[in-house]
Amino acid sequence: MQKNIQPLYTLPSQVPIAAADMPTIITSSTKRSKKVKESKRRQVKNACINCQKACKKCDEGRACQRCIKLGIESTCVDSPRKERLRGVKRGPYKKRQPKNVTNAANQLQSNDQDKPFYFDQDFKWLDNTQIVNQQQYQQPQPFKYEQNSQQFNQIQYTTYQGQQYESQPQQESACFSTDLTIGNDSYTTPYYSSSPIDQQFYQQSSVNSTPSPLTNSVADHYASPVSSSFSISPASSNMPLPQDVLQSMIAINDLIPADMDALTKQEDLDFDGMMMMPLLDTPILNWSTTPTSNTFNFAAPNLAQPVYHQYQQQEDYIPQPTQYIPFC
DNA sequence: CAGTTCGGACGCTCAAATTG
DNA sequence: AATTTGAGCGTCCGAACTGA
Repeated sequence: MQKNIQPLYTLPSQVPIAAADMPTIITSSTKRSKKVKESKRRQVKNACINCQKACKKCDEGRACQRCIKLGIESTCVDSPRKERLRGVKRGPYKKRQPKNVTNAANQLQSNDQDKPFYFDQDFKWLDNTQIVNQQQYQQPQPFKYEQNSQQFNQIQYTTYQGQQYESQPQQESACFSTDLTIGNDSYTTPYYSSSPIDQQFYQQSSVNSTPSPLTNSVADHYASPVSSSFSISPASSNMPLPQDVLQSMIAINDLIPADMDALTKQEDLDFDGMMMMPLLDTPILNWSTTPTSNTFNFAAPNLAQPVYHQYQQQEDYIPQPTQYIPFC
């Protein structure tokens, strides 16, 4: 039996999306070149709200000279600053050059940096993970990561609660599908992948997991009005887990019943403050497995209440604002 | 012509990654 | 532990626009 799982979808426009946070592949050629400059621009550590809004030069004074000049001293106060996110995984840094490296070698490395990098080139299985899995399960078939950009370049639509949603192919992103076989069923799961840039986005709240597929912690979870998902990362990630094991994992992650009323009052939801969790008895639609994570996707109406407190017992879990992204 | 808007170049910070 | 890297997030330059 062949099941083709549709990709998940973007949020409607009225749902706040941190668009600026959307991942993009950055190669060395697209990075801003660091020029040696004669005169460094000096900037204040914190512009006042007026100068910030106007994108104009501010100074340390409160009121600053610009506000004084404009007669708006009374509103000249420091602009608020975001706190930097912690726990954000980053891609591998370039290796430092030994001092005696040749120009030719420099040139070669420079060329390599312009290529996007993919899992199969940049990630290795963890040895301890393989051992645990070999002890407990049959050795899995190797995954086939098939590049399939064509599929994702087509905009797809679905309708949910009378509203049309549009899929959002990720620009420049490499796309793969994972073929999984569980029992007599085989699954083709469309799956966005994934430069290390994408990974840091998807795994920004990763935790230190233990080398057992049954005791992995929830690394992160994402939700939209049409889907919810969460990831288990990364120790159990080198094989697809049987459905009953997945369900067990869900059960032991102390899920709470979804607040179905909330679903009907979406305009009242505080998305930024929400975590959304799957129902315990909701079947898994699909899952995808990569060298760094397992992701489980659930049917849409699994909106729930904030569950940060559910995870306080896990010391390493750092709650992060939920990101709303197309997730496969 | 002074003030406003805003795209994007540039700068700073600091956690992650790397080194020794 | 110390050092390096580089991405997130901030400032503000300068060109275009607006309106008196």
